[in-house]
Amino acid sequence: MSRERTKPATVTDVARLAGVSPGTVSKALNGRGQLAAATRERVMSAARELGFNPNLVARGLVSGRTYLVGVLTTDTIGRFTIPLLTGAEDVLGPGQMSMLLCESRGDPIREQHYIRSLLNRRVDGVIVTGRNSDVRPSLGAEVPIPVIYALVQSDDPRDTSVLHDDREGAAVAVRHLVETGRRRIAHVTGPGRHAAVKRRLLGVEDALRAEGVSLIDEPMYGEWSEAWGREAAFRLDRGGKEFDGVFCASDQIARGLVDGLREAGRQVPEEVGVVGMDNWDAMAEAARPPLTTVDLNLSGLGRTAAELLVAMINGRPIETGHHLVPSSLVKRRSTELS
Amino acid sequence: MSRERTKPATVTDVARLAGVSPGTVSKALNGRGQLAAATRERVMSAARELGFNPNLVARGLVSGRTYLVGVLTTDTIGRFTIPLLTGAEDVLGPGQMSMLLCESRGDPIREQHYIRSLLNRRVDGVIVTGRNSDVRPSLGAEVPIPVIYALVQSDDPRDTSVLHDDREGAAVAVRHLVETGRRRIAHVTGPGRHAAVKRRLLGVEDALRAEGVSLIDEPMYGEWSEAWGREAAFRLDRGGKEFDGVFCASDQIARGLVDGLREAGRQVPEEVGVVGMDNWDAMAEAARPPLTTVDLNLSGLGRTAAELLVAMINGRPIETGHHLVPSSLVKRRSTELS
DNA sequence: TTGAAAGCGCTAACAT
DNA sequence: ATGTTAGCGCTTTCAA
Repeated sequence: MSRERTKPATVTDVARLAGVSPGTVSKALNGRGQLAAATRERVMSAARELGFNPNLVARGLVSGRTYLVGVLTTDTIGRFTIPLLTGAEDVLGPGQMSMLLCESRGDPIREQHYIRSLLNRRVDGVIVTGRNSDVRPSLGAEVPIPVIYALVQSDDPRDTSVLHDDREGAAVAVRHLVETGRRRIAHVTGPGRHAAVKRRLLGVEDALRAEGVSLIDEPMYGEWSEAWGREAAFRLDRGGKEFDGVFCASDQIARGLVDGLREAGRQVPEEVGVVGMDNWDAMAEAARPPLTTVDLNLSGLGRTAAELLVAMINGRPIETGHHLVPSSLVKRRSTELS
Repeated sequence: MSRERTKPATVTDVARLAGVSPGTVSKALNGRGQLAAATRERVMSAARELGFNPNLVARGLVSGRTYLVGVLTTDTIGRFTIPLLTGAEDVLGPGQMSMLLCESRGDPIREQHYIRSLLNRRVDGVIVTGRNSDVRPSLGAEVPIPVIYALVQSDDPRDTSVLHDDREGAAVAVRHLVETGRRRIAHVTGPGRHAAVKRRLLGVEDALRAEGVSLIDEPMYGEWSEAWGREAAFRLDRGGKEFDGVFCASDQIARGLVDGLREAGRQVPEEVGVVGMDNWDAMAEAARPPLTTVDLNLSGLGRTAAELLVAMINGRPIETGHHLVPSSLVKRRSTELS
């Protein structure tokens, strides 16, 4: 019979065994106060013997800190949220902080419930996230604890939002096309109303302007789907305009596009270079040829968000407004110089 | 200035305002004990006026219940874990229970840390999950609170594991091929060492035996990738054996397979019916033709796991061992009768 | 250097 | 029907 199986040991138990008072145990275990080395050692070994572990609920009650952070997703946990969570955990984990998951599924009522629940649990802070990077209403003064918006941005400039850099990411993609010798470039993108689509277009224009060229045509707006990518390939093929490079605003579009181009008899990358965006491995690697693409670095985004949150929780001042996390280019065969 | 902005109100504050004792406030708010309707009302309105919300940390300390469940994933949160979490949340949310996320990433040290942390936080129970459904070591007596294994199975029969039904799912797929007139069926699957691969093969054999036919050849083992699906299509095409139906053990394989068959000039579904598995929408819907596939019902799996956990937490007896969650067939064009 | 005592916010048993 | 008291497990003054 191991003794861990019964009710967990408390500071009082440890105190009794070590022949000291509970207060002394607390000091010894937390390295606070002035204690004789011998006493400290005696307490430590008593704690070890009893398999003592502090009750974090009790500690939270007295300290007012729970080492919990709420993660509130505006919609559902998705493909984009996962690396973000992983990145956040990399930062929070070593500090013994845990994440409380709340999927509001786009329902404001549910969101309110979750916020109340998180507040009642006395979480130390909240990360608000979601699928797309459009602006969302601030949680505002209803939530009097540190809040960081990640991947989504708050409409209140006094809040802090961490965002991927759509504009620079798109610029990097286009610059790469230019560097691999492409001059007649098309842009196939998602629905025009998305903020990300607008920002990516700005990046495309930045890069082209710097190179002294321009898009061969208007940006081609459509769905975030492979089907749209194939359709776009068809239109480009039949469009009568020469083109030797295409930047697609997602890997799904890019994959559809390379399929369409191949079927139209256009060689990628020999005749046309293609760059996607997202670095969604299942898409980018399975495409033929595999896609050069922009990695939005969402795990870095999660890390940054968590770091900022921890800073706020610890009372360190941080910059409000937008923090942009740099993207990077992942080179694969779809732009390779042969 | 709204009064919510200051330190949150406590039962004592409410008691003072209502002119009663803290104990009475507790009873009024929780509907316990015998109270005069008038008093109850007075307390309620005082609570409302102060914007009172109970401190769940304090409540947790006294009641010993935290309404928290830990979710321990062996690897990283992935495509399979997401619907599972969503399903679990559907069950836990209404009961005011929250999920604490712990990604151990397959690192036993990290897992130990998380387990300690969850225990120290006094979570009410734990859901253990992971990417694949192979057997994993039980958390055992180290974790003296309710534990449910979901998607992964514990090696200890005294534990409770909730699993998708690979065998029946595969059987459903093959029956559907037979029902759409296919008799010469091939099976393209993943690495032979995976438990899921073995179980799926059993299901294939179940279904074929019932129909009095057998596989045209040995199961074709390979990677869980589109590239393997394409390769398998090539081999089938050149293999010299007639075939008119293929069951692939994943949608990625199935997608590669239909691509390969199309390029080999074999019509899907007219000449060959193809069924995949997973119902991964980005794959199944983008394939040409879109894939008929088996939905493993992972959100149902998450729900079941959460329901069982809640039952255990509430002291209701549940069956240990394996609980199988039924799969279902999602019909798309790859098996359509023309 | 250590112990005693109070208190975090809530609930439950026992008085009244 | 309501109030009083004690206590959950820990930390933190303050006294000794």
